Amino acid sequence: MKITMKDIAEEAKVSIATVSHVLNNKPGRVSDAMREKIKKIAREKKYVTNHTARQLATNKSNTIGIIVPDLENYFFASMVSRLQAKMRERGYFVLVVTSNDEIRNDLEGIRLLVSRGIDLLAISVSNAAQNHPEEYLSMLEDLSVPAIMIDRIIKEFKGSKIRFDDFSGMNKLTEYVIDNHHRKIAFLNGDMNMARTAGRIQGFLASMEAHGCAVDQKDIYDGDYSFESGYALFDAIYDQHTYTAIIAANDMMAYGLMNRAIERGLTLPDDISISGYDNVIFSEMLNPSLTTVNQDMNSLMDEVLRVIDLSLKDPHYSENIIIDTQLIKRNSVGSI
Amino acid sequence: MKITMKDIAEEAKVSIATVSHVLNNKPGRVSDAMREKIKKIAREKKYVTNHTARQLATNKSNTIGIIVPDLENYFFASMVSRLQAKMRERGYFVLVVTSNDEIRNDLEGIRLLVSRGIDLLAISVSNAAQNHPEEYLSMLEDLSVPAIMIDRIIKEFKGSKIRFDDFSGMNKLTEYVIDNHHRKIAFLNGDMNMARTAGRIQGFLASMEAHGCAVDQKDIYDGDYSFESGYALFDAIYDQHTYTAIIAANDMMAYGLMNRAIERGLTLPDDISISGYDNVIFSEMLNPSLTTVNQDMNSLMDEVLRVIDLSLKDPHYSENIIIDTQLIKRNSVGSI
DNA sequence: TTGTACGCGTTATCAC
DNA sequence: GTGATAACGCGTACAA
Repeated sequence: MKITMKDIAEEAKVSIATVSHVLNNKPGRVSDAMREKIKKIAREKKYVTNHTARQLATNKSNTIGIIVPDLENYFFASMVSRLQAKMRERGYFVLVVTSNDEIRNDLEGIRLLVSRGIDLLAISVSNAAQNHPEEYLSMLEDLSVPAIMIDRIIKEFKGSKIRFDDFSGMNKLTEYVIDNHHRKIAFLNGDMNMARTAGRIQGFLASMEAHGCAVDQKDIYDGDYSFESGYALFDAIYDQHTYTAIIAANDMMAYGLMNRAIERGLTLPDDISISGYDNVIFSEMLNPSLTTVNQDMNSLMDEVLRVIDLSLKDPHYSENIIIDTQLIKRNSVGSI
Repeated sequence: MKITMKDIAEEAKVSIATVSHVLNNKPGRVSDAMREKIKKIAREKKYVTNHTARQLATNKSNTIGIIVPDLENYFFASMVSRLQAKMRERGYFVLVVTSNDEIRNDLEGIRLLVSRGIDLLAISVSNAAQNHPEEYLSMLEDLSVPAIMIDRIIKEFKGSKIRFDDFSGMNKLTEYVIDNHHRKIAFLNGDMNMARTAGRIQGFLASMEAHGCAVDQKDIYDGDYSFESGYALFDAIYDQHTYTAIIAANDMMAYGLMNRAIERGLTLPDDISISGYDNVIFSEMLNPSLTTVNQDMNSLMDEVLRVIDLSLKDPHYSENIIIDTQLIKRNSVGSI
């Protein structure tokens, strides 16, 4: 049986109002003796406040919702994890919904969260979202709570957007590879349907062009961000015997490339240089360790929390933030 | 402004009761014409049910809560992710709390979830919990909802418990190594404060003894499950020049061992065999690929869901389940 | 076929 | 200092 304020009020022979005041630590009003008595009873009976009822009465949930494509993805798991820890410090609870990268689930998730009464919605949209922004925008617009987009955004969205700078990240990585005297470089591209692919390849192309390195259509290989696609494409790339380096659009494909290279008995980076993007935790543990681009989760969270705090105060607050990345020089890219 | 049933009732010129009936798809009562009219208005006004109010009225939340130590840990992220997907199919929402492996947060999490009104609590307790079971047990006992423990359990807990069989997993792995004619085997142990460490080392010792392989105290090396501890201890182990194999209590430490071995120019598994435990996703991608033990998440989830379904029906249902593991033979363990 | 009225647990306003 | 009581939005038994 659940203990309510009513039970405590009866036991203490006071009104519910008084119990409420005491349990919420409101100053004044009640005598110290009564305060103690009520608190004692609450403790003994193991009273726990019914958040649902409070929410109904106050129309305030002290809860924010977040929708991410996939918790099995370390990036999002880490994001959610930190967000929850930080928001807890602020007295907020975080509701998490995973969309499995399906628009349908994004939209259902929004409904689900809103129906539960959140004070703010954060979302990393599904990859396909950018192709169908209308639904999102109309849905988010007449939401009664502020919304922000993190990492995976929709350009047209008018609320706050926070993301990493793919263009400059890949740009400076490419620059670094070129600085190591590589001229013939293959680019292993990711899935072009994914939100963040375009920025990366453009960063690569811009850097190559800036340094007068020719890039032909056939120097771009189409992977899908998976280990397998890197593994499968290595032979095709390497056996051209024209490249001295391969830049992969993410670490997983770079692993695939390296794995096949080592399997073929090649020496890295002497026979060929390979780089990745994301700085996955294992990248440091490989032999050779992987040169890649890091996206600092702390920087992201700092901005996210700043924007959340502001949005909670002013629901119409809006800001577009692009976060810088760091080039991580390790041993998989060599100088020639 | 939020749309409520009242708004719809006014617009349709009927009572709130009628609107409620229609929106909850209750059979009979209302005329088809009125049904359509009400649904249309709800759609136009973008009505979304106030779950908070419903919960207060029905005392049913269609929500379960889960507490895990850490979402950045793939195992738990995967667990939560699948649980959420499966429970969604059942019309349930999953509230997630991370404890950061601190008892304090476990207990606070329980309070937090209960105050929000969950129909069931699932928890993977903090590692230190087994040392202080009293608090948990008293807290969970007079909880008004059923509770189950997953993976990280407290032995004394009387509700349902579901976990993997560490003993038999490590036992058969050791057996396999011995079958490959290894006799002098070093064991790289994990943190003994962690819930699942004991079972693993016991499985190793039992198998060694069963095959008449001597194990001395100094053949057990104390790691802490981290890559670094494996990396740091490799030299100490290898330079004994007595071992032909090292069994690590998890994959991360095995990575550390392998990394240092390769750095020293050794050939695996010719110079020394190494095995892990957990079958982390990257274990397949290493050179050589890592022989390890897999804990099938699908099997775990099947059992978890079965128990949840039963517990939701009968709050006093209780079962103690131990799930089998699979030996994954790859290339890091060689025959001698 | 539809409406009335009450309860869910809490907060907040006002009265005493 | 303390108590009554009206919201909050919804579900439901009982009337009509």
